[in-house]
Amino acid sequence: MPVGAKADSTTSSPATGGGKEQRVTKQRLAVSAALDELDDFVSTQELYRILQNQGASVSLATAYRILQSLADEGLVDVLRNGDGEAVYRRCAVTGHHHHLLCRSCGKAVEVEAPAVETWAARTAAEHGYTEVAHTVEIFGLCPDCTARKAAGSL
Amino acid sequence: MPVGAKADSTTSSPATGGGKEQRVTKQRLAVSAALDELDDFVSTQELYRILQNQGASVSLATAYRILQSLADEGLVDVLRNGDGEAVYRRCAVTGHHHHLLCRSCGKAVEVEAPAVETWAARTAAEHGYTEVAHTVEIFGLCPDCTARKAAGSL
DNA sequence: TTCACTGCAAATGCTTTGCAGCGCC
DNA sequence: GGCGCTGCAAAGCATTTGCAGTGAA
Repeated sequence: MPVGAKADSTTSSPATGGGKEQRVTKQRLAVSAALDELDDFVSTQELYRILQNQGASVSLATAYRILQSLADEGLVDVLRNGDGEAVYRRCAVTGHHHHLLCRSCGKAVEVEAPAVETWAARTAAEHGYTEVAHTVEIFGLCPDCTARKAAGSL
Repeated sequence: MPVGAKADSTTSSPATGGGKEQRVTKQRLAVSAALDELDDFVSTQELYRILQNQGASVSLATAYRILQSLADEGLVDVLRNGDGEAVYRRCAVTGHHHHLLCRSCGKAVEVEAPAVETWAARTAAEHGYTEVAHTVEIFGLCPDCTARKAAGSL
């Protein structure tokens, strides 16, 4: 998971309009639309595959550029998954949720965690941190895989 | 593709014979010693440079292998910095805890989250998941960087 | 002696970038 | 018509892996 230059990332400035102007292209619309239909986090690679399946003509490089661009504008949230890949989610602070993932079959359950949200915000504030975001993932064996394992077939 | 295909640290108890055994090599000792002297998180690349400056003969590939090995054994903490690089730190083993990371300077604060632990365990149980583990990271701007940003120097 | 560990270098896979042409404003 | 955006392909980089020699037990 390269993301080489550390020097960067000072570019996060305009949360509200102004500044540079973004042209509305079909690629940009396709990416934006795809993000709208997804509630989950997606890596750039995953989003690229989704776009291809939809028949949208967006190259991988462009997908990277558009997602970075959206992130810089604050239109999407960027986080890192467990493998260090950058993952994106449409910025919608309401309806925020986390995931309970099966370590074996990958099945995911969406869970809400109001208590965790509150805790994260309060903890960050106590330490004087601002512009806070957080990641929470729970890994385990789902009921099926637990049974499979107990039966010895895993 | 499997989602959380992380090696399930089976905590190889060296007590009574059994599984694989780790040989004590000078490279392993050098890495371990270097980690002891550091309080901060270091990436593999950084640790490799440190070892080179100390004159220790540890190749980059070996540094990667040793750190992964230590992480699998639970002897070091692993997490991801803002750039997605894996960073390691000697595990103070005083118990399970999480981190509040500065997105700009990387400063880390250790935080405990009993409420989150409880929530994670209960949520997993409600859905029938077993062998549960979880990750929680909070990202934000630390007080210093918040001030720096406000002053315009960030 | 044995076999895990090491080092080297090639390989891998995600992400970025240079350049020329296209399309939105 | 200008200039940013896109695509393609090549470059870049952290990380991983194959293989044979080395050293710990």
